[in-house]
Amino acid sequence: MSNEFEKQEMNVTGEGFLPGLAIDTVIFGFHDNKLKVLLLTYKNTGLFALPGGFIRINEDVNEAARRVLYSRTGLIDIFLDQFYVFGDKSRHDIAPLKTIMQAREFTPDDNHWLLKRFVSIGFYALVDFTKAIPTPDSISDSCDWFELDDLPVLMQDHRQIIDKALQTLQTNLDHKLIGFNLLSENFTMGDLQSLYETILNKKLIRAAFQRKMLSSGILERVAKKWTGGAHKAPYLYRFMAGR
Amino acid sequence: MSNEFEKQEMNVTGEGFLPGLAIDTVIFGFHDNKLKVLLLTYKNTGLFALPGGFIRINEDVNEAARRVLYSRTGLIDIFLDQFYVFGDKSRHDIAPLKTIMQAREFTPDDNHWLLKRFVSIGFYALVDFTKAIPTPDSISDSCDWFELDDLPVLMQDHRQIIDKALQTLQTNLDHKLIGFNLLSENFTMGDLQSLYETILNKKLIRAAFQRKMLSSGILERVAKKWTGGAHKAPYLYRFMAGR
DNA sequence: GCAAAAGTGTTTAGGTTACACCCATGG
DNA sequence: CCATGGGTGTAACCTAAACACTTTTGC
Repeated sequence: MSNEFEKQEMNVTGEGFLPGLAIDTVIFGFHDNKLKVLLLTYKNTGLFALPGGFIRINEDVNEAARRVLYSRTGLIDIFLDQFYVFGDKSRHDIAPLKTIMQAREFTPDDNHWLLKRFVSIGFYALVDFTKAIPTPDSISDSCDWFELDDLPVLMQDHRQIIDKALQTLQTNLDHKLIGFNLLSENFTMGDLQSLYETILNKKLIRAAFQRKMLSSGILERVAKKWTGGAHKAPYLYRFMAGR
Repeated sequence: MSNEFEKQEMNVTGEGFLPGLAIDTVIFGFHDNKLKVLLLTYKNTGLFALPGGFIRINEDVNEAARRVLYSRTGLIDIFLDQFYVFGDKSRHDIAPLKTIMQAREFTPDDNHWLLKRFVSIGFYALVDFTKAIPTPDSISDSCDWFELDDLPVLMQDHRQIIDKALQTLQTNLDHKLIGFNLLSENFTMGDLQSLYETILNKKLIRAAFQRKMLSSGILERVAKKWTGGAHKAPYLYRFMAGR
Protein backbone atom coordinates (compact mmCIF):
# COMPACT_ATOMS: atom_id res chain seq x y z
CA MET A 1 0.00 0.00 0.00
CA SER A 2 2.91 2.33 0.52
CA ASN A 3 4.11 1.48 -2.97
CA GLU A 4 2.02 4.24 -4.34
CA PHE A 5 3.74 6.80 -2.09
CA GLU A 6 7.15 5.46 -2.72
CA LYS A 7 6.80 5.66 -6.43
CA GLN A 8 5.86 9.26 -5.98
CA GLU A 9 8.79 9.91 -3.71
CA MET A 10 11.13 8.99 -6.48
CA ASN A 11 9.36 10.80 -9.27
CA VAL A 12 11.26 13.37 -11.19
CA THR A 13 9.19 16.45 -10.63
CA GLY A 14 8.31 16.20 -6.97
CA GLU A 15 4.76 16.67 -8.10
CA GLY A 16 2.16 15.84 -5.52
CA PHE A 17 4.28 17.06 -2.65
CA LEU A 18 4.73 20.42 -0.96
CA PRO A 19 7.95 21.88 -2.36
CA GLY A 20 10.96 22.55 -0.18
CA LEU A 21 9.44 21.01 2.90
CA ALA A 22 10.39 17.70 4.46
CA ILE A 23 9.83 15.65 7.55
CA ASP A 24 12.51 13.88 9.52
CA THR A 25 11.50 11.44 12.22
CA VAL A 26 13.63 10.31 15.11
CA ILE A 27 12.12 6.98 16.04
CA PHE A 28 13.24 5.86 19.47
CA GLY A 29 13.18 2.30 20.69
CA PHE A 30 14.47 0.64 23.83
CA HIS A 31 16.05 -2.78 23.98
CA ASP A 32 18.75 -4.50 26.04
CA ASN A 33 18.90 -1.42 28.25
CA LYS A 34 19.93 0.68 25.29
CA LEU A 35 18.16 3.54 23.62
CA LYS A 36 18.05 3.02 19.87
CA VAL A 37 17.02 4.98 16.83
CA LEU A 38 15.89 3.73 13.49
CA LEU A 39 18.17 4.63 10.60
CA LEU A 40 18.09 4.06 6.89
CA THR A 41 21.22 2.67 5.37
CA TYR A 42 22.51 3.05 1.84
CA LYS A 43 24.77 0.10 1.36
CA ASN A 44 26.78 1.17 -1.60
CA THR A 45 27.46 4.61 -0.26
CA GLY A 46 28.30 4.26 3.41
CA LEU A 47 25.59 6.80 4.12
CA PHE A 48 23.09 6.72 6.97
CA ALA A 49 20.02 8.86 7.41
CA LEU A 50 16.90 9.41 9.46
CA PRO A 51 13.62 8.14 8.07
CA GLY A 52 11.88 11.01 6.40
CA GLY A 53 9.46 12.02 3.78
CA PHE A 54 7.48 14.74 2.16
CA ILE A 55 4.05 16.18 2.62
CA ARG A 56 1.44 15.43 0.01
CA ILE A 57 -0.49 18.29 -1.47
CA ASN A 58 -3.65 17.11 0.18
CA GLU A 59 -2.30 15.98 3.50
CA ASP A 60 -1.80 17.54 6.93
CA VAL A 61 1.80 17.83 8.07
CA ASN A 62 1.13 15.68 11.12
CA GLU A 63 -0.61 13.12 8.96
CA ALA A 64 2.45 12.95 6.74
CA ALA A 65 4.59 12.25 9.78
CA ARG A 66 2.27 9.42 10.83
CA ARG A 67 2.45 8.03 7.34
CA VAL A 68 6.26 8.05 7.44
CA LEU A 69 6.23 6.41 10.85
CA TYR A 70 3.78 3.78 9.67
CA SER A 71 5.67 2.97 6.52
CA ARG A 72 8.99 2.51 8.37
CA THR A 73 7.62 0.53 11.32
CA GLY A 74 4.15 -0.76 10.50
CA LEU A 75 2.88 0.93 13.65
CA ILE A 76 -0.13 3.17 14.18
CA ASP A 77 -1.40 4.97 17.27
CA ILE A 78 2.10 5.74 18.40
CA PHE A 79 3.42 8.66 20.42
CA LEU A 80 4.61 11.17 17.83
CA ASP A 81 5.34 14.84 18.31
CA GLN A 82 6.88 17.76 16.51
CA PHE A 83 9.92 19.13 18.29
CA TYR A 84 11.77 21.58 16.06
CA VAL A 85 12.04 23.01 12.58
CA PHE A 86 15.47 22.71 11.03
CA GLY A 87 15.66 25.60 8.62
CA ASP A 88 19.19 26.90 8.41
CA LYS A 89 20.33 27.53 4.88
CA SER A 90 23.62 25.86 5.77
CA ARG A 91 21.92 22.47 6.01
CA HIS A 92 21.52 22.45 2.26
CA ASP A 93 24.03 19.80 1.25
CA ILE A 94 23.42 18.02 -2.02
CA ALA A 95 26.51 15.84 -2.16
CA PRO A 96 25.11 12.87 -0.18
CA LEU A 97 21.85 12.98 -2.11
CA LYS A 98 23.69 12.86 -5.39
CA THR A 99 25.73 9.94 -4.12
CA ILE A 100 22.62 8.02 -3.13
CA MET A 101 20.93 8.65 -6.46
CA GLN A 102 23.99 7.77 -8.45
CA ALA A 103 24.41 4.56 -6.48
CA ARG A 104 20.97 3.71 -7.83
CA GLU A 105 22.07 4.40 -11.39
CA PHE A 106 20.24 7.69 -11.52
CA THR A 107 22.12 10.86 -12.33
CA PRO A 108 19.96 13.78 -11.39
CA ASP A 109 19.85 17.12 -13.06
CA ASP A 110 21.35 19.84 -10.89
CA ASN A 111 17.95 21.40 -10.35
CA HIS A 112 16.23 18.14 -9.61
CA TRP A 113 13.65 18.88 -6.91
CA LEU A 114 15.39 16.66 -4.35
CA LEU A 115 18.54 18.75 -4.66
CA LYS A 116 16.82 22.00 -3.77
CA ARG A 117 17.02 23.55 -0.33
CA PHE A 118 14.68 21.84 2.15
CA VAL A 119 13.31 22.99 5.46
CA SER A 120 12.69 19.98 7.63
CA ILE A 121 10.17 19.55 10.41
CA GLY A 122 11.59 17.30 13.11
CA PHE A 123 9.33 14.72 14.77
CA TYR A 124 10.18 12.21 17.43
CA ALA A 125 8.34 8.98 18.05
CA LEU A 126 8.44 6.47 20.89
CA VAL A 127 7.76 2.91 19.83
CA ASP A 128 7.66 -0.56 21.31
CA PHE A 129 10.88 -2.09 20.00
CA THR A 130 9.37 -5.56 19.86
CA LYS A 131 6.44 -4.44 17.75
CA ALA A 132 8.15 -2.29 15.14
CA ILE A 133 9.04 -3.90 11.83
CA PRO A 134 11.84 -1.80 10.32
CA THR A 135 11.19 -1.36 6.62
CA PRO A 136 13.43 0.54 4.23
CA ASP A 137 11.96 3.11 1.86
CA SER A 138 12.27 3.14 -1.89
CA ILE A 139 15.70 4.72 -2.04
CA SER A 140 17.39 2.96 0.88
CA ASP A 141 18.70 -0.58 1.10
CA SER A 142 17.82 -1.31 4.67
CA CYS A 143 16.39 0.10 7.82
CA ASP A 144 17.85 -0.85 11.17
CA TRP A 145 18.09 0.01 14.82
CA PHE A 146 21.28 1.71 15.97
CA GLU A 147 22.34 2.31 19.53
CA LEU A 148 22.17 5.95 20.41
CA ASP A 149 25.63 5.95 21.92
CA ASP A 150 27.14 4.18 18.99
CA LEU A 151 25.77 5.96 15.96
CA PRO A 152 27.48 5.99 12.59
CA VAL A 153 28.23 9.27 10.89
CA LEU A 154 24.96 10.57 9.52
CA MET A 155 24.32 12.58 6.41
CA GLN A 156 23.58 16.29 6.48
CA ASP A 157 22.53 17.58 9.90
CA HIS A 158 20.77 14.40 10.96
CA ARG A 159 23.06 13.98 13.93
CA GLN A 160 22.01 17.37 15.31
CA ILE A 161 18.38 16.44 14.74
CA ILE A 162 18.83 13.33 16.86
CA ASP A 163 20.61 15.29 19.57
CA LYS A 164 17.83 17.83 19.74
CA ALA A 165 15.21 15.07 19.79
CA LEU A 166 16.98 13.41 22.70
CA GLN A 167 17.07 16.70 24.59
CA THR A 168 13.36 17.13 24.01
CA LEU A 169 12.70 13.59 25.18
CA GLN A 170 14.74 14.19 28.32
CA THR A 171 12.93 17.37 29.27
CA ASN A 172 9.49 15.94 28.50
CA LEU A 173 10.05 12.55 30.12
CA ASP A 174 8.99 13.60 33.61
CA HIS A 175 6.66 16.37 32.66
CA LYS A 176 4.58 14.50 30.14
CA LEU A 177 5.05 10.96 31.44
CA ILE A 178 5.66 9.46 28.05
CA GLY A 179 8.21 6.79 28.90
CA PHE A 180 5.75 3.90 28.78
CA ASN A 181 5.49 4.26 25.04
CA LEU A 182 8.94 2.71 24.77
CA LEU A 183 8.03 -0.44 26.68
CA SER A 184 5.74 -3.37 26.01
CA GLU A 185 2.26 -3.26 27.46
CA ASN A 186 3.30 -4.89 30.72
CA PHE A 187 6.58 -4.08 32.39
CA THR A 188 8.25 -4.22 35.76
CA MET A 189 9.22 -1.22 37.80
CA GLY A 190 12.82 -2.18 37.15
CA ASP A 191 12.26 -2.01 33.41
CA LEU A 192 10.77 1.43 33.73
CA GLN A 193 13.55 2.64 35.98
CA SER A 194 16.33 1.47 33.73
CA LEU A 195 14.55 3.10 30.82
CA TYR A 196 14.54 6.38 32.71
CA GLU A 197 18.15 5.94 33.71
CA THR A 198 19.16 5.31 30.14
CA ILE A 199 17.29 8.30 28.76
CA LEU A 200 18.40 10.70 31.47
CA ASN A 201 21.85 9.15 31.57
CA LYS A 202 22.05 9.06 35.35
CA LYS A 203 21.38 6.69 38.22
CA LEU A 204 18.08 7.05 40.03
CA ILE A 205 17.21 5.99 43.56
CA ARG A 206 15.16 2.87 43.45
CA ALA A 207 12.85 3.53 46.39
CA ALA A 208 12.20 7.12 45.41
CA PHE A 209 11.55 6.21 41.81
CA GLN A 210 9.08 3.53 42.73
CA ARG A 211 7.13 5.79 45.02
CA LYS A 212 7.06 8.66 42.57
CA MET A 213 5.74 6.47 39.80
CA LEU A 214 3.14 4.82 41.98
CA SER A 215 1.96 8.11 43.44
CA SER A 216 1.55 9.59 39.98
CA GLY A 217 -1.46 7.35 39.66
CA ILE A 218 -0.96 6.41 36.03
CA LEU A 219 0.32 2.92 36.70
CA GLU A 220 -1.91 -0.04 37.21
CA ARG A 221 -0.56 -3.10 38.93
CA VAL A 222 -1.33 -6.24 37.01
CA ALA A 223 -1.99 -9.13 39.37
CA LYS A 224 0.25 -11.52 37.49
CA LYS A 225 3.86 -11.92 38.38
CA TRP A 226 7.09 -12.55 36.62
CA THR A 227 8.88 -15.82 36.26
CA GLY A 228 12.62 -15.99 36.02
CA GLY A 229 15.44 -14.60 38.12
CA ALA A 230 16.92 -15.62 41.38
CA HIS A 231 15.03 -13.08 43.40
CA LYS A 232 11.60 -11.95 44.46
CA ALA A 233 9.10 -11.86 41.62
CA PRO A 234 8.33 -8.28 40.66
CA TYR A 235 4.85 -7.05 39.89
CA LEU A 236 3.98 -6.21 36.36
CA TYR A 237 2.57 -2.76 35.70
CA ARG A 238 0.58 -1.30 32.89
CA PHE A 239 -0.06 2.23 31.76
CA MET A 240 -3.59 3.13 32.77
CA ALA A 241 -5.93 3.69 29.89
CA GLY A 242 -8.00 6.17 31.87
CA ARG A 243 -5.31 8.83 31.55
CA MET B 1 15.74 49.26 4.95
CA SER B 2 12.76 46.97 5.13
CA ASN B 3 11.42 48.61 2.00
CA GLU B 4 13.38 46.24 -0.07
CA PHE B 5 11.75 43.25 1.61
CA GLU B 6 8.32 44.70 1.52
CA LYS B 7 8.48 45.32 -2.15
CA GLN B 8 9.44 41.70 -2.56
CA GLU B 9 6.65 40.55 -0.31
CA MET B 10 4.14 42.04 -2.68
CA ASN B 11 5.72 40.88 -5.86
CA VAL B 12 3.76 38.73 -8.22
CA THR B 13 5.87 35.63 -8.43
CA GLY B 14 6.94 35.13 -4.85
CA GLU B 15 10.42 34.92 -6.23
CA GLY B 16 13.17 35.22 -3.64
CA PHE B 17 11.19 33.35 -1.00
CA LEU B 18 10.82 29.69 -0.11
CA PRO B 19 7.52 28.56 -1.60
CA GLY B 20 4.61 27.43 0.54
CA LEU B 21 6.33 28.23 3.80
CA ALA B 22 5.49 31.12 6.12
CA ILE B 23 6.24 32.42 9.56
CA ASP B 24 3.69 33.70 12.03
CA THR B 25 4.87 35.48 15.14
CA VAL B 26 2.90 35.92 18.33
CA ILE B 27 4.49 38.98 19.88
CA PHE B 28 3.59 39.30 23.55
CA GLY B 29 3.74 42.52 25.52
CA PHE B 30 2.65 43.42 29.04
CA HIS B 31 1.11 46.72 30.04
CA ASP B 32 -1.45 47.90 32.61
CA ASN B 33 -1.48 44.42 34.07
CA LYS B 34 -2.70 43.03 30.76
CA LEU B 35 -1.07 40.61 28.38
CA LYS B 36 -1.17 41.95 24.85
CA VAL B 37 -0.34 40.72 21.39
CA LEU B 38 0.60 42.68 18.36
CA LEU B 39 -1.84 42.43 15.45
CA LEU B 40 -1.95 43.83 11.97
CA THR B 41 -5.17 45.50 10.97
CA TYR B 42 -6.63 45.91 7.50
CA LYS B 43 -8.88 48.89 7.81
CA ASN B 44 -11.07 48.45 4.79
CA THR B 45 -11.68 44.81 5.38
CA GLY B 46 -12.34 44.32 9.08
CA LEU B 47 -9.61 41.72 9.07
CA PHE B 48 -6.96 41.17 11.73
CA ALA B 49 -3.90 39.02 11.51
CA LEU B 50 -0.67 38.03 13.21
CA PRO B 51 2.53 39.61 11.94
CA GLY B 52 4.15 37.18 9.61
CA GLY B 53 6.43 36.82 6.69
CA PHE B 54 8.28 34.54 4.38
CA ILE B 55 11.73 33.04 4.32
CA ARG B 56 14.18 34.35 1.80
CA ILE B 57 15.99 31.91 -0.41
CA ASN B 58 19.26 32.73 1.27
CA GLU B 59 18.12 33.07 4.85
CA ASP B 60 17.80 30.80 7.87
CA VAL B 61 14.26 30.23 9.11
CA ASN B 62 15.12 31.65 12.52
CA GLU B 63 16.76 34.64 10.88
CA ALA B 64 13.59 35.28 8.95
CA ALA B 65 11.61 35.28 12.17
CA ARG B 66 14.01 37.82 13.70
CA ARG B 67 13.63 39.97 10.62
CA VAL B 68 9.84 39.89 10.94
CA LEU B 69 10.10 40.71 14.63
CA TYR B 70 12.48 43.55 13.93
CA SER B 71 10.42 45.04 11.15
CA ARG B 72 7.23 45.06 13.25
CA THR B 73 8.78 46.34 16.48
CA GLY B 74 12.20 47.80 15.77
CA LEU B 75 13.63 45.45 18.38
CA ILE B 76 16.64 43.19 18.23
CA ASP B 77 18.07 40.74 20.76
CA ILE B 78 14.64 39.72 21.89
CA PHE B 79 13.42 36.43 23.28
CA LEU B 80 12.06 34.55 20.27
CA ASP B 81 11.34 30.85 19.96
CA GLN B 82 9.67 28.39 17.65
CA PHE B 83 6.74 26.64 19.24
CA TYR B 84 4.75 24.75 16.61
CA VAL B 85 4.27 24.13 12.93
CA PHE B 86 0.76 24.72 11.68
CA GLY B 87 0.42 22.45 8.70
CA ASP B 88 -3.12 21.20 8.38
CA LYS B 89 -4.46 21.37 4.88
CA SER B 90 -7.69 22.76 6.30
CA ARG B 91 -5.98 26.02 7.21
CA HIS B 92 -5.76 26.89 3.54
CA ASP B 93 -8.30 29.68 3.29
CA ILE B 94 -7.83 32.14 0.47
CA ALA B 95 -10.92 34.30 1.00
CA PRO B 96 -9.39 36.76 3.50
CA LEU B 97 -6.24 37.10 1.41
CA LYS B 98 -8.25 37.93 -1.67
CA THR B 99 -10.21 40.48 0.35
CA ILE B 100 -7.05 42.15 1.56
CA MET B 101 -5.55 42.28 -1.90
CA GLN B 102 -8.69 43.55 -3.49
CA ALA B 103 -9.01 46.25 -0.84
CA ARG B 104 -5.64 47.41 -2.15
CA GLU B 105 -6.91 47.50 -5.71
CA PHE B 106 -5.13 44.34 -6.66
CA THR B 107 -7.09 41.44 -8.06
CA PRO B 108 -4.89 38.37 -7.91
CA ASP B 109 -4.91 35.48 -10.28
CA ASP B 110 -6.30 32.33 -8.69
CA ASN B 111 -2.90 30.72 -8.71
CA HIS B 112 -1.09 33.76 -7.34
CA TRP B 113 1.62 32.45 -5.01
CA LEU B 114 0.03 34.03 -1.95
CA LEU B 115 -3.14 32.06 -2.54
CA LYS B 116 -1.39 28.68 -2.50
CA ARG B 117 -1.41 26.42 0.51
CA PHE B 118 1.06 27.54 3.19
CA VAL B 119 2.60 25.71 6.06
CA SER B 120 3.37 28.17 8.83
CA ILE B 121 6.03 27.99 11.48
CA GLY B 122 4.79 29.58 14.70
CA PHE B 123 7.16 31.72 16.76
CA TYR B 124 6.48 33.57 19.97
CA ALA B 125 8.37 36.61 21.18
CA LEU B 126 8.46 38.41 24.52
CA VAL B 127 9.11 42.13 24.24
CA ASP B 128 9.32 45.17 26.45
CA PHE B 129 6.03 46.93 25.71
CA THR B 130 7.54 50.35 26.25
CA LYS B 131 10.35 49.77 23.77
CA ALA B 132 8.47 48.24 20.86
CA ILE B 133 7.40 50.52 18.04
CA PRO B 134 4.51 48.81 16.26
CA THR B 135 4.95 49.19 12.53
CA PRO B 136 2.56 47.86 9.87
CA ASP B 137 3.87 45.90 6.94
CA SER B 138 3.36 46.70 3.29
CA ILE B 139 -0.08 45.17 2.98
CA SER B 140 -1.58 46.24 6.31
CA ASP B 141 -2.85 49.62 7.39
CA SER B 142 -1.76 49.56 10.98
CA CYS B 143 -0.17 47.48 13.66
CA ASP B 144 -1.43 47.66 17.22
CA TRP B 145 -1.48 46.01 20.59
CA PHE B 146 -4.62 44.08 21.52
CA GLU B 147 -5.47 42.71 24.92
CA LEU B 148 -5.29 38.97 24.94
CA ASP B 149 -8.65 38.60 26.63
CA ASP B 150 -10.32 41.00 24.23
CA LEU B 151 -9.13 39.92 20.81
CA PRO B 152 -11.02 40.62 17.61
CA VAL B 153 -11.89 37.79 15.28
CA LEU B 154 -8.71 36.85 13.47
CA MET B 155 -8.25 35.58 9.97
CA GLN B 156 -7.55 31.96 9.15
CA ASP B 157 -6.31 29.94 12.13
CA HIS B 158 -4.48 32.81 13.79
CA ARG B 159 -6.59 32.55 16.90
CA GLN B 160 -5.50 28.95 17.42
CA ILE B 161 -1.92 30.02 16.87
CA ILE B 162 -2.20 32.56 19.65
CA ASP B 163 -3.85 30.04 21.96
CA LYS B 164 -1.08 27.54 21.39
CA ALA B 165 1.55 30.24 21.92
CA LEU B 166 -0.03 31.20 25.23
CA GLN B 167 -0.05 27.58 26.33
CA THR B 168 3.62 27.32 25.45
CA LEU B 169 4.38 30.51 27.35
CA GLN B 170 2.53 29.21 30.40
CA THR B 171 4.36 25.91 30.50
CA ASN B 172 7.76 27.50 29.88
CA LEU B 173 7.32 30.42 32.24
CA ASP B 174 8.61 28.65 35.34
CA HIS B 175 10.81 26.15 33.66
CA LYS B 176 12.77 28.54 31.48
CA LEU B 177 12.42 31.71 33.58
CA ILE B 178 11.59 33.90 30.64
CA GLY B 179 9.13 36.31 32.23
CA PHE B 180 11.62 39.16 32.60
CA ASN B 181 11.64 39.65 28.88
CA LEU B 182 8.19 41.20 29.15
CA LEU B 183 9.26 43.85 31.67
CA SER B 184 11.54 46.86 31.53
CA GLU B 185 15.09 46.41 32.67
CA ASN B 186 14.27 47.28 36.28
CA PHE B 187 11.09 46.10 37.94
CA THR B 188 9.64 45.51 41.37
CA MET B 189 8.75 42.14 42.76
CA GLY B 190 5.14 43.23 42.55
CA ASP B 191 5.46 43.89 38.85
CA LEU B 192 6.93 40.46 38.30
CA GLN B 193 4.28 38.79 40.38
CA SER B 194 1.37 40.41 38.63
CA LEU B 195 2.96 39.47 35.32
CA TYR B 196 3.06 35.86 36.43
CA GLU B 197 -0.48 36.06 37.73
CA THR B 198 -1.69 37.45 34.43
CA ILE B 199 0.04 34.85 32.32
CA LEU B 200 -0.92 31.91 34.49
CA ASN B 201 -4.34 33.37 35.16
CA LYS B 202 -4.31 32.63 38.88
CA LYS B 203 -3.44 34.33 42.14
CA LEU B 204 -0.04 33.58 43.63
CA ILE B 205 1.03 33.82 47.25
CA ARG B 206 3.14 36.92 47.72
CA ALA B 207 5.62 35.64 50.28
CA ALA B 208 6.15 32.34 48.50
CA PHE B 209 6.59 34.02 45.14
CA GLN B 210 9.17 36.44 46.47
CA ARG B 211 11.22 33.72 48.08
CA LYS B 212 11.08 31.46 45.07
CA MET B 213 12.26 34.21 42.77
CA LEU B 214 15.03 35.34 45.10
CA SER B 215 16.23 31.80 45.70
CA SER B 216 16.40 31.14 41.98
CA GLY B 217 19.44 33.38 41.95
CA ILE B 218 18.71 35.08 38.66
CA LEU B 219 17.51 38.34 40.18
CA GLU B 220 19.83 41.11 41.17
CA ARG B 221 18.62 43.70 43.61
CA VAL B 222 19.33 47.20 42.36
CA ALA B 223 20.18 49.51 45.26
CA LYS B 224 17.87 52.26 44.09
CA LYS B 225 14.34 52.47 45.28
CA TRP B 226 11.02 53.45 43.91
CA THR B 227 9.23 56.77 44.36
CA GLY B 228 5.49 56.90 44.50
CA GLY B 229 2.84 55.15 46.48
CA ALA B 230 1.63 55.43 50.02
CA HIS B 231 3.67 52.56 51.30
CA LYS B 232 7.12 51.22 51.80
CA ALA B 233 9.36 51.74 48.80
CA PRO B 234 9.97 48.43 47.04
CA TYR B 235 13.34 47.36 45.78
CA LEU B 236 13.98 47.30 42.09
CA TYR B 237 15.29 44.08 40.60
CA ARG B 238 17.08 43.27 37.42
CA PHE B 239 17.60 40.08 35.50
CA MET B 240 21.19 39.00 36.08
CA ALA B 241 23.37 39.05 33.01
CA GLY B 242 25.53 36.19 34.26
CA ARG B 243 22.80 33.66 33.51
C1' DG C 1 21.74 -20.23 53.56
C1' DC C 2 23.12 -16.73 50.61
C1' DA C 3 23.12 -13.44 46.96
C1' DA C 4 20.25 -10.64 44.22
C1' DA C 5 16.28 -8.00 43.13
C1' DA C 6 11.79 -6.30 44.86
C1' DG C 7 8.78 -3.93 47.85
C1' DT C 8 7.88 -1.03 51.80
C1' DG C 9 8.65 1.54 56.37
C1' DT C 10 11.18 5.24 58.76
C1' DT C 11 13.94 9.14 59.28
C1' DT C 12 15.87 13.28 57.49
C1' DA C 13 16.29 17.24 54.55
C1' DG C 14 14.63 20.76 51.59
C1' DG C 15 11.26 23.35 49.69
C1' DT C 16 6.30 25.41 49.79
C1' DT C 17 2.28 27.16 52.20
C1' DA C 18 0.13 29.75 55.60
C1' DC C 19 0.25 33.12 58.79
C1' DA C 20 2.26 36.59 61.34
C1' DC C 21 4.80 40.53 62.15
C1' DC C 22 7.51 44.71 61.19
C1' DC C 23 8.83 48.49 57.85
C1' DA C 24 8.19 52.62 55.18
C1' DT C 25 5.26 56.07 53.29
C1' DG C 26 1.32 59.30 51.98
C1' DG C 27 -2.80 60.92 53.28
C1' DC D 1 -1.92 57.22 63.01
C1' DC D 2 -3.57 54.31 59.98
C1' DA D 3 -4.25 52.14 55.57
C1' DT D 4 -1.45 50.14 52.08
C1' DG D 5 1.94 47.61 49.93
C1' DG D 6 6.69 45.61 50.81
C1' DG D 7 9.87 42.49 53.07
C1' DT D 8 10.98 38.83 56.22
C1' DG D 9 10.49 35.37 60.25
C1' DT D 10 8.30 31.12 61.84
C1' DA D 11 5.82 26.92 62.07
C1' DA D 12 3.13 23.50 59.55
C1' DC D 13 3.08 20.72 55.74
C1' DC D 14 4.53 17.94 51.91
C1' DT D 15 7.56 15.71 48.89
C1' DA D 16 12.00 13.58 47.90
C1' DA D 17 16.33 11.55 49.50
C1' DA D 18 18.78 8.28 52.31
C1' DC D 19 18.79 4.27 54.75
C1' DA D 20 17.12 0.12 56.57
C1' DC D 21 14.54 -3.90 56.81
C1' DT D 22 11.78 -7.69 54.97
C1' DT D 23 10.30 -10.73 51.14
C1' DT D 24 10.97 -13.94 47.48
C1' DT D 25 13.50 -16.78 44.49
C1' DG D 26 17.48 -19.73 42.21
C1' DC D 27 21.63 -21.62 43.08
